[in-house]
Amino acid sequence: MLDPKLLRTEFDEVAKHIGRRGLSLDKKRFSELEEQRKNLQVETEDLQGQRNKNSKLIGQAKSKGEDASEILAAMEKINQSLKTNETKLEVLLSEIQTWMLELPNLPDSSVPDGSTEDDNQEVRKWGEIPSFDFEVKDHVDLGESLGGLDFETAAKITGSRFVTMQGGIAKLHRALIQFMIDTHTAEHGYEEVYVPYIVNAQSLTGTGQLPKFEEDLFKLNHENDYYLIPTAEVPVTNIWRDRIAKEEELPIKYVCHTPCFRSEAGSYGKDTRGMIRQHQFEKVEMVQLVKPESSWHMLEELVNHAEKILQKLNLAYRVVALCTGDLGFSSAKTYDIEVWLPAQNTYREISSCSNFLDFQARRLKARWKNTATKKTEHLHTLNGSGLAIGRTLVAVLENYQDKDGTIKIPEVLKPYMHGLDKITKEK
RNA sequence: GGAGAGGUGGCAGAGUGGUCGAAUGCGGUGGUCUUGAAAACCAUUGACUCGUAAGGGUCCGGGGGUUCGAAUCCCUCCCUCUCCGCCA
Repeated sequence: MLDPKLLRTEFDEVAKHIGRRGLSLDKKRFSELEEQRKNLQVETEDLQGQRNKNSKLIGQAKSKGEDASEILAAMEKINQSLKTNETKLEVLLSEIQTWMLELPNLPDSSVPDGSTEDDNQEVRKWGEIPSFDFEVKDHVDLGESLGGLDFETAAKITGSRFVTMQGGIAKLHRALIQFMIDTHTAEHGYEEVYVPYIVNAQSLTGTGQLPKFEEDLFKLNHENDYYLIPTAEVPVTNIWRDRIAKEEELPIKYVCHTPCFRSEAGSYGKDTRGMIRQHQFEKVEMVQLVKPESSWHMLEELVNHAEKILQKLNLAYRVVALCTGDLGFSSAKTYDIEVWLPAQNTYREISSCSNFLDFQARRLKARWKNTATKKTEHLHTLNGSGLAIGRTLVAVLENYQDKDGTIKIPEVLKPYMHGLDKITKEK
């Protein structure tokens, strides 16, 4: 959520920044609502003040045994207007609140303008694009012929956009998770956390998935408003909802592996083949809650942490800065990391690292006590995939394939593979 | 699933239908004392919100109700704990 004060005092400036996302703000409507709100609020609070005073007077009078009927008569009037005022104010506040919750974050000035992913800006490249002296197979062909990936069986068990894995590939998949968590905890200073995979609507509102993007989520048929998590970001960031951090606790850096569930509504034609776009996938997520002054620096670090995984796996990648049109709802700036996929002969997104500034923190009421100012202030939140496991598996399969369709195990994963250094056909 | 108990400030823990944003203790902060520290003593210490300010308003698990007035009474939901059952 944007700072309401900023909206009140610098509306045009806010509108200009939001305009870069291709949205226009209705200034007239907002100032009307605000005007009404202000008057109504002042009036209501004044009435409440009168009520409080009179109630005390009544109490005093009664304890002395005096007659209070005059004050009681006055109270009747006050309470009548108070009731109508309070009702009006409540309606107005919820209208303003709804409007505020659907406003996206302001893009940082360093975010390139643009409308589609074609306008994203390449920041850097790393690694050698591998060359093969045979015709490369994609991960579907490789996985299916090795007997380790099975989309049909998953479709039978559930439906489309799911997969089952077996044997060496299943082990490799799990190895990737362990390797990433170990790297981030041992080398990058993250604390490992475990969280629920089902969350309530409040948590999703906190990180910004609700109220606008409900169709992207799997909602449970349960009496409470429960949803499957679309990313670990939701439960992990919400650890700090309604909490105030001490300064010495900062920065807070969590790493967490969870499955992610996405309905992928509106992407029916896209990436229907293979593991690129599934309803269920694993992800290792890095989440940070930091002092405002450090968040831009921390974003750069966060990207580096994600990159480190690809470097250790020796997978070629590039980092791009998302343009205003591609930027997520809650994000002020996002870097995507795209890994090289030989079979597609292109880079594909494997990580997304964002600085949300205080946008999520304001929704979450995630705050810290600033010892210098002695004030309670909003934290800044960041997160990034480190990395998406399914897509990393795809990248390893395709980049580490041999002519005979077997897969070499990357050096850094060998400790996790219990002696296996090559994936061959399952029996 | 059955039976019971309870949710109060950073924590622990009082609380009455009225002057209670709330005793007390711990913790935190500042100070006195001390070479320094501890102890002791004194003071101070919740969050949110409107307002330039003065000064208001809101918050005792969430929501609703009764009342002139609710932390206190009623309803409802959520959560926690104990016992039983079941289970991983």
